[in-house]
Amino acid sequence: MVGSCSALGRPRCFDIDHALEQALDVFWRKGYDGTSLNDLTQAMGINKPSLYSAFGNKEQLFLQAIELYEDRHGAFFYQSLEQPTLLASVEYMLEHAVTNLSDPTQPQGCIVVQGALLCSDAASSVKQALIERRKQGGEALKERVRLAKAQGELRDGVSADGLAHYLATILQGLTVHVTNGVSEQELREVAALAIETIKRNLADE
Amino acid sequence: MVGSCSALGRPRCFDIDHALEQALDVFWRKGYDGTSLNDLTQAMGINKPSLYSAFGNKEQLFLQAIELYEDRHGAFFYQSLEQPTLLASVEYMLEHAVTNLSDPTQPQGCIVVQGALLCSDAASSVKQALIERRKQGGEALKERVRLAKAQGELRDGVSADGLAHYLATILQGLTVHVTNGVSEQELREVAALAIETIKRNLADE
DNA sequence: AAAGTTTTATACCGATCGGTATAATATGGC
DNA sequence: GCCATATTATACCGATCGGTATAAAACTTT
Repeated sequence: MVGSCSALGRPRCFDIDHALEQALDVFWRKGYDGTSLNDLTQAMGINKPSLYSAFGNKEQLFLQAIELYEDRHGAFFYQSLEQPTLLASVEYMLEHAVTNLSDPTQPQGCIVVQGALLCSDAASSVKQALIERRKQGGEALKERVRLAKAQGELRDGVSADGLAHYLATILQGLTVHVTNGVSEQELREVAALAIETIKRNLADE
Repeated sequence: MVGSCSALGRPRCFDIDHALEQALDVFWRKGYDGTSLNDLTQAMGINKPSLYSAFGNKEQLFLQAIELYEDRHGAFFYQSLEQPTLLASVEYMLEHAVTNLSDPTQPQGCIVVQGALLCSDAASSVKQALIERRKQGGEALKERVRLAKAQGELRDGVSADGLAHYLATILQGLTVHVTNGVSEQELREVAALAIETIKRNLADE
């Protein structure tokens, strides 16, 4: 049984959570197609049968790594949506996005965006899974802006969905732009211009 | 001799430009790591020795495909920089970017952004080459905005480099966002908001 | 201590990877 | 026709791909 935790039998010699962290790190740096099983087993400090017994296969391991990523590095996004106003949400979102993207201890960019943007036929289901995650985030963002619209935060005639698409584009753009060697301060200038744009479309400005 | 076009010897049976177009199409859809030599030879309608004799190897073929891409599909970017005003440049740039990205006859997105965003160690030099292309485009954009600044088009206190980074982020964001199944009209709304942002930072508004 | 269970390490699987040696084939020059 | 040259098609190279069979090792239960 995969993932079993019975007390019987020889005990597992490695920490499954730590191994998953290492797998995430490799996938995050090399992408799905660019990561080999040797890359994974070496980074995780285990051998292939242990990997398959604990995580299923390469694709399932990747999807579990993505879950870990969203819990640990993507949580700020959904937290931002819970801020009381749209402006507070956007400021929170962009502040944390820029800080995360500029963290020198992490691989550059967002793995949900970059992990399988283009890929082999064999990886197309993984690519589709990441697209679904991005669409899900985009929908949550739309809901947040629609709420602001319903609460009268937006100027008349402003499209809530348009603003949501704009913000998604900025976020995804930042994730690519940081890979060009752009500094945290330069990312912050971009974020400030995006916040300006939001402010310009608020009702009370 | 690679790429020779002597009249001697057996004549080449395929059109080298057409073969390169097919190679670009495959790399554009699958990325560098995701594309195999079998994918390439099949799409190009030639066999491996012909590919190696005409194009060098996989990496050199990719770089030649990128050149073709920039000439054919990226030309609008450098053309936009030659428009008389910054506003005209940005309008031209975003109009053509959205139109290109929404073309259903082309693979989605920009291969310079997506072709090797994350990759295996073996592909790292290709990844670096694409980063250099993006930085080069970013520098040209900076120069354009600095020119506008020098010509008094921008409001006092506005950072030309900040605006350039902002525009680069929008362009790169659009390229990712279209892969989420977003419509041309939705992309146009994003472009309109970005143009608003530029207008807001012009001197005469 | 013996039996039952699970993980370990090793060695291996067929398939595919990027790349090439070999030899047949098709041309121009003589 | 014959030679030199260049491209063709085929078959092959060692290495690596994702994945697994096998059996030794380490534990709990009885």
